[in-house]
Amino acid sequence: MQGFDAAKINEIIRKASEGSRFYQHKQQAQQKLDAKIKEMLHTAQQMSPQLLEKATKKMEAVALECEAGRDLSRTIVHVDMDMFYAAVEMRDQPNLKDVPMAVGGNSMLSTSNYIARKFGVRAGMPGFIARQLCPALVLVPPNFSKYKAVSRVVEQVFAIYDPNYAMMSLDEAYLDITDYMEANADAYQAKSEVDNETLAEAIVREMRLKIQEATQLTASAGIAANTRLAKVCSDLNKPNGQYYLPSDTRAIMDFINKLPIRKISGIGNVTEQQLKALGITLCGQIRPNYGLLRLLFSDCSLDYFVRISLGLGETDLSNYTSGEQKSISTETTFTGTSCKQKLMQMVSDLSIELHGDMKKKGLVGKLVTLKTKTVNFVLKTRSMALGEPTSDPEVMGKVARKLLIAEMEKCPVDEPLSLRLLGVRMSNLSEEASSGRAKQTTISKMFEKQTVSAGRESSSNYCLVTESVAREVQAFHD
DNA sequence: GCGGATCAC
DNA sequence: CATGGTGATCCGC
Repeated sequence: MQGFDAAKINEIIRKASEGSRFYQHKQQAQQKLDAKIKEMLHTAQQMSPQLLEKATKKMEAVALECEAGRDLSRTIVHVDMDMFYAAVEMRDQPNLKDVPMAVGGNSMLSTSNYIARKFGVRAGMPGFIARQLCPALVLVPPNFSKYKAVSRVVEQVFAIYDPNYAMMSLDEAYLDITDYMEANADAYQAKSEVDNETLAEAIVREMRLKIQEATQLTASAGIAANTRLAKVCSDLNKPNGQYYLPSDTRAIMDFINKLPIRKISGIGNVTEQQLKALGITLCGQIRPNYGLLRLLFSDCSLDYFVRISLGLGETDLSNYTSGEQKSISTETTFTGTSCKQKLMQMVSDLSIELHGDMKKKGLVGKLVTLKTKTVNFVLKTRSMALGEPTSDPEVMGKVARKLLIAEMEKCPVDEPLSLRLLGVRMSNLSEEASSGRAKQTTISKMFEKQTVSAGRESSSNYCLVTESVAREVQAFHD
């Protein structure tokens, strides 16, 4: 089996990227971050021991309070389908099973199979670089309606174990199986004793098997006292595995203390670098640095860091499912252009598309935001509030165009605004006014589910079908 | 409140 | 030749 070591992979990626505007922008961003970190370290150096001690005490007080609220009573499961999109395609096209393949396009991969990963082909990587890493790579365009349909099947399995499961995306969910465990303990008694497993482990193993029977796809799972820990655990025995972290404080602290901070959801590349500069790479190194952190980060971050350092996390899944949508947007990337006519036309088209999405969800909004990305990858947003909420494509388009013109006029004539991305977003959302319209929205929603689960191919097709049929149904009601 | 930054998927 | 789209949240000003 052919494959590359990390050094070789990085070399190929560097050669393919080097010199591109994307790479240049990325390096600029990194320099900015380096400067910010340097400044942070400078601040840290000037802290007096007294100040540090005081800050440490305050943080310890917060930690004490958090510790008092520790809830070990729930059993939370994080389930994650293995290389989901790629797995679906491999299932449906057996010739893809033993070749390196990825789902995505020339500009971006959503996921790759394990053969492709040996060559360094990863999610988030552009297709043209992936091909350089692995010339034999088979690229499969994504088929989201199919993935949605598969996801619905998986959801039905989730519902058995927790009717209030929280889907986080098409291939990921949290479940609280505490009630199921209590209600079904007896049924699993023999099974879990034979395999020397806890009740939770036996239940989750069975759930993963049910998913596999229903979809021919494998899933991995993490079992722990809260969502933060469960999420980390689901990654540990991937693919087709599970990891159980017992719900006692000692076990949790042993686990968290040696865990790299980057494994925590919410700690990304930037935060990792910042913390690394402070000598923090493991979660266990957060608490000894409480004072330092308190003097460098905001209150909000501090609370977050304290909870991570104690292995605390969310235990109430309704916090994931109850929220209302806060913004809705459409954006598109294209080959860079400074042609004003083209750019203006695209903004109008985006507004129409956005209107369609808002209509489907019965949403209206008050704040229009235009998003731009220059050919040098510099992002900007400009927004303007409306007098009253709307989803009217003309109104949204007019305001968005106005914002675009203002940006174009800021540029000197000899250096016109040259863009590679445009986006329109609506926020300050509310529900579309009721009366006859709301009814139609509801009916559209009902029909959407049926259409999608029937596996309709093109989303634009489905859109047309949905709306025309919804109108008929509405006419019938009238 | 706005715009930039960060993050997840 | 060439690096996505959607939504959320936090921070500084």
